[in-house]
Parts: sequence; C-alpha cells; structure tokens
Amino acid sequence: MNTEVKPTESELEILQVLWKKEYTSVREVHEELAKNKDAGYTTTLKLMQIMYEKGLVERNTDAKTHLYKALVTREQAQKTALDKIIATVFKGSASDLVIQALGQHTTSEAEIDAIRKYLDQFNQSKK
Amino acid sequence: MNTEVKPTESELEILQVLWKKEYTSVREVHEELAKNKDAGYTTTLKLMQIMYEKGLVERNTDAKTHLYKALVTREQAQKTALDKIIATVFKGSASDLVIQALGQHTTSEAEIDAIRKYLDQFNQSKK
DNA sequence: TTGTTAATACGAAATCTATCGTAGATATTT
DNA sequence: AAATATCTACGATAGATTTCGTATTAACAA
Repeated sequence: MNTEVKPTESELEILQVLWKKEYTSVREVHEELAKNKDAGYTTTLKLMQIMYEKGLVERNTDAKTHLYKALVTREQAQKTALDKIIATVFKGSASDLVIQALGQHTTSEAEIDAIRKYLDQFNQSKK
Repeated sequence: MNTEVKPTESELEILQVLWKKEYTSVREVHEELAKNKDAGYTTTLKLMQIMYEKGLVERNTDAKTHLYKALVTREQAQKTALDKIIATVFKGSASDLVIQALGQHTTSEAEIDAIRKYLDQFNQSKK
C-alpha cells in the first residue's frame, strides 16, 4: 500500500514554504510563517526537527545553518488530503466534491475552460 | 462571519453515521464505528457527550437510551474541509483541486455529465 | 424482589501537537 | 581576543483529543 503520509496542520504550513524553494533555512521558513502567524523561532525549529525525524523532510547539515528540503511532494499531500475528505464528508463521491468546490470558490473563465477540456479528454480515453 | 464549525477527526467519523439516520443511539453509532476501528463503547459515548456540549449534536433524553442527531450539516462540514485543503495544499486554486480529484478517483460517465452540465449553467449565470 | 444486563456520567490517564526557554556551539563584529 | 549575534539541541510545559475505568442508575428477567 502506501506509507501514509499525514502531516499535521503546522507541518503543512511549513511544507508550503518548502515547496516553493528547495533547501530553505529554518530562518527563512520562520520569516515566511511569521507573516500570518506568531510563534517563536524555536517553535519553527523544533517542528522542522520533528519533521526530519518523521522523514517528511531531508536536510543538509554541512554548514552551521542547516538547509531543509521537502521529501513529501505537494501531489502526495494533495492526494492524501483529497482521499480523506472524500471518504469522510463526501460519501466517497468525487463528483460531489467537484461540484461543491466549483460552487463555493470563485473560478475564472479560463479555469472553467481548463476543466472542460479535461473532461473532454477524459471521455475520449474512456470510450 | 461564520461560527467556524470544526469537528475533530473522531467527531467527523461519528457525524458520518449521524448523517445517515436522524436520532441514533450511542450503541448504534458505536457498532458502526467498530467495523473499521477499535475503541471501547465508553469512548464513543464520551465523544458524543462532548459533541453535545460543543453543540455539534442535539439529543433526546426522554428514554433511558439517549438519541442523538447531528446539528452540523454535511454541507457545512464539506465547506470547511474544502476551504482548508484548498488553502493548505492547493495554493488557493479550486480548479487544481477539481482536476486532481477527477484524475485520481473513478468517476462515472453520468457523474461527468452532471459536472459538465453544472459548468454550462455556471457560464450562463456568469454571462 | 433480587440479580443481571445495558445505559449514562464523569474523572483521569494517555497521546499528540504546538510552544517555549535555556544551554551550548559556532560565526561575526568590534 | 572579547563581546555579540545566530544557530542547533532538547527538555519541559501547555493544551487539545482520545481512550478507558469505575460508579451509578434504569430496565428487564428469573
């Protein structure tokens, strides 16, 4: 099966920063988080150390300032998150989720076209 | 704004059962959960009592066996869950989520049509 | 009526998550 | 070189969530 990657809420916040740029220092991550949240520097540090122990990130410790890189990909996290909510609140129906999502979030003309195109291609391959 | 309904993981499992049938006893909920999970009866009971205190459910205590009913609707829970994962793993893009969801979960012909129909109606209202 | 079963109430332990403080090591500046 | 700043390590605490054990009460059967 799968190694069940299940980052916590705070870990996801950190991963978001790490997904933008490979090898990031704790300081950088912390500054980024500090924009929306207020927690001390050592909190971020500790969390990242725990993430390392869990295997969610890897790090380069050559220099004094360690550099971290995400090991979990955004796609994996997306899949895990989707699977979970489809199972828990959408009765297993992906299309229910799609319709809800389209309904409550503003979606641009272009995005809608993209989705439509995707659906067409879907039908074809199915034939 | 909104009263921020944020059930925990276990609470969601219980809500799933309550969404299927109004006024359900703790015993029934527990039997249902026991299929996939193993925790004692009093654990389920305690959780449901806490949910009552939080206002997530209401209950009828006329008889010895109390009957519970969900107060949070499935739709509310869906909205909360979607908002959260769109923000944390989908960079705020609902269409990214839609495409991912369609890609990794089997979707029937009929469901796809339903979605397409939804998209059309969407375009109209947008004019 | 007495014993057994099944339910609730509730305190308390066990986990998990997030937060912080402090110690010690390593750079950097003066 | 000494003082200052910056970093990691890590234990400890706080808070939330989950789990369970025990006491008590209510229903039912013998």
